[in-house]
Amino acid sequence: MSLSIIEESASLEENAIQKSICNSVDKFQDIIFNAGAGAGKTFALIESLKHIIAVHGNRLISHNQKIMCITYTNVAINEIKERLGNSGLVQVSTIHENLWQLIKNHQNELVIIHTEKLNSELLRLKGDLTENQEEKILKAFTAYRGLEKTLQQNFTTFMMENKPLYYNNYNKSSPVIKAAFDEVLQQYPTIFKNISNFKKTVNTIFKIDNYEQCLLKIKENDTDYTAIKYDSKYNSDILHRMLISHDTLLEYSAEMIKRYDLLKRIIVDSFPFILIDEYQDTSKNVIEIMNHLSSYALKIKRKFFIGYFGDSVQNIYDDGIGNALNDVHRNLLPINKKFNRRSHSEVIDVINRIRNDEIQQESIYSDSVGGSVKFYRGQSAEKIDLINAFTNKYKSSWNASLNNRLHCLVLTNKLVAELSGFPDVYAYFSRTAFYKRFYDRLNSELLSKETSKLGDAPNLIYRILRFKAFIDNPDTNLNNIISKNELPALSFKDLVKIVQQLKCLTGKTLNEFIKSIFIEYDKSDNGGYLRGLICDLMPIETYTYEGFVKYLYDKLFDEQDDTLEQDQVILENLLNTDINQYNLWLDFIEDTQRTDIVYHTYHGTKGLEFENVIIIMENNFGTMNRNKFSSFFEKTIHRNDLTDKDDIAKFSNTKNLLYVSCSRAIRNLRVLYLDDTTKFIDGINSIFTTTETFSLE
DNA sequence: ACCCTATTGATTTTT
DNA sequence: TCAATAGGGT
Repeated sequence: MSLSIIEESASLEENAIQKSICNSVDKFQDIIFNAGAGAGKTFALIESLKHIIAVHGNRLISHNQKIMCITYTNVAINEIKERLGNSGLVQVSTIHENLWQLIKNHQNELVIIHTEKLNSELLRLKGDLTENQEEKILKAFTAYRGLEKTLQQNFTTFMMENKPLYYNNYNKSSPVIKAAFDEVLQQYPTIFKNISNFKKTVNTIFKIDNYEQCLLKIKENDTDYTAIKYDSKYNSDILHRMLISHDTLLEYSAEMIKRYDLLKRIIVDSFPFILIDEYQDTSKNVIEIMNHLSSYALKIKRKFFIGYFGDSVQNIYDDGIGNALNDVHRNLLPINKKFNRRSHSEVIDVINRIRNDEIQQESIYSDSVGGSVKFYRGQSAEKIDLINAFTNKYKSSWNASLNNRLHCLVLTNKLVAELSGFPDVYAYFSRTAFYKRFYDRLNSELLSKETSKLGDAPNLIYRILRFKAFIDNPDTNLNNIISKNELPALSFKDLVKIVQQLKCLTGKTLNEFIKSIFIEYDKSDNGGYLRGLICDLMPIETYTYEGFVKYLYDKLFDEQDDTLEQDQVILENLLNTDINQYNLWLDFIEDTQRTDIVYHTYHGTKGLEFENVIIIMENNFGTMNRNKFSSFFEKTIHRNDLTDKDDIAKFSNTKNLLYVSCSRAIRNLRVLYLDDTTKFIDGINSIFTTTETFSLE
């Protein structure tokens, strides 16, 4: 058994690192704790929290103060709370939740900042629309700018008066929109030449009006416009309805804290210790907030500690501060941890070469040898076949089983869906009008592992499948289906009838299953138990098959009076997809796959670890990020010579993603590269030492 | 043969 | 939302 022996010297050294963190805490010296993948970073954070509680706890209690622990995700909150145990002294929350709690009670000041934001946005929008700037981005407004001042005014007035007409036709094809505005078409031929430019122009005109109206309402002290609202469920601001989202919340908070000393004082006095988990993912605004607090505490001579815990190389999202932290928050004492508690030394060697910086890890275990890393090159027109052949090869040679799974990392969710066995579910959802229009919501609303984030249509199907899984499972207790209150009230005869009815709910496709539900629904008497079950299951208007289809249609397609034929076809395909695909989809979102091979996106594995990892790699990351990996390997040998800012940013972004994915492996790591590697084989070898070929034969 | 517009299909993730 | 491509017009 490897990874089991820790020499005393290593143990002492690890303790010494923890001690230096605790010493800094006691001296109120702000720190940045850098630890690579698998170093036990969260462990260090928890130990530090425990230290603060033990040493400073009594003083905190007597001053009615708390420790603030900020994380990036709600999942991380739960993990920390669980590992720390109950402590009233530590407030664990996400930065957004935390800042909102702090600023939401100061609405007068918030509205002032909001007003300023609206004014500056107005200035920008008006500039875009009217000033003759020759920037390429503003090309959409050239037609409008070309109009006479009075014509501009007339056009604006006309559009304002015809808002319903505009929005009713918004998603229709270009000829339909042109026909709808036939009346004005002659007057403004230039503006109708290009429909997407027309839409951009009109949207901007409406936005300007919305903002102006909003400013007016604020000035008039309209009761609906006296407070800012923050909604974490939505991804974008609706400024004119006083509604802000994530980024703007951080922006406003930073401004509030910068501006109002009293707010700084409240925070510094209530939270003398602030610990930030995964600092590389927090945005610049947050670091600026911390920096303001820190200088203010110094100014008013308060004891105040900020500790950043993270790893700049694991920053894989663009808005994270990454290694720019030291530029914003200066005079942080760096504390590095070089031990790795996760992987075998063969894996550690590779991830060290990927990051190639001052954090060169070594295993804390003296028996760390025993893993293996190999890089394969393989090309085939049949990508999926090649990937399956490769994973199957290792499935047998590593004796993969439910207890010893093989985890396969690919770049896109589409490929995850295809390899996981539900390609059609993904494909048909992506073709619906709704998810074409809100393309960025497809992955989160269809593949989210948090069911509260599922979209309306996926959620309805999810509930039905969950219900089906209960029925199909021979171990299911009736209690799981029938609520405990009602079970005793049912006679034995009733129960037998219900069980018989439930057994009739089957189908080879989703469609057949749904139909069987409504057949039994109709058979069931009005007050019958099954009816109640089905009504609880579906939030639809009429409990018929047609009612169900209508619900899906309304959620997945544009709500138009005329149903389009192609939409019908997509919906039919969606419903006629094999129920097994849906079962595999259910397993995926519930993370209960009953397969030896489990597929993930690279990004989705952050924070996880697996014994056996296979990474599928290619030149491109989709079509919009071409040559991501090929150019990384081309540049890696000369990485220190890079000068262009964009080149450096691109390089580190890929480096970080590669680091995060390779560092998931505990024992075995394989990479399969699906494109020609001749041009950058030296780069690959500089990290993986050698390569081998893999082909279908 | 070229230019412009309309339509189509697409990276990842969190708050 | 945005880039790539298909398609129409000159």
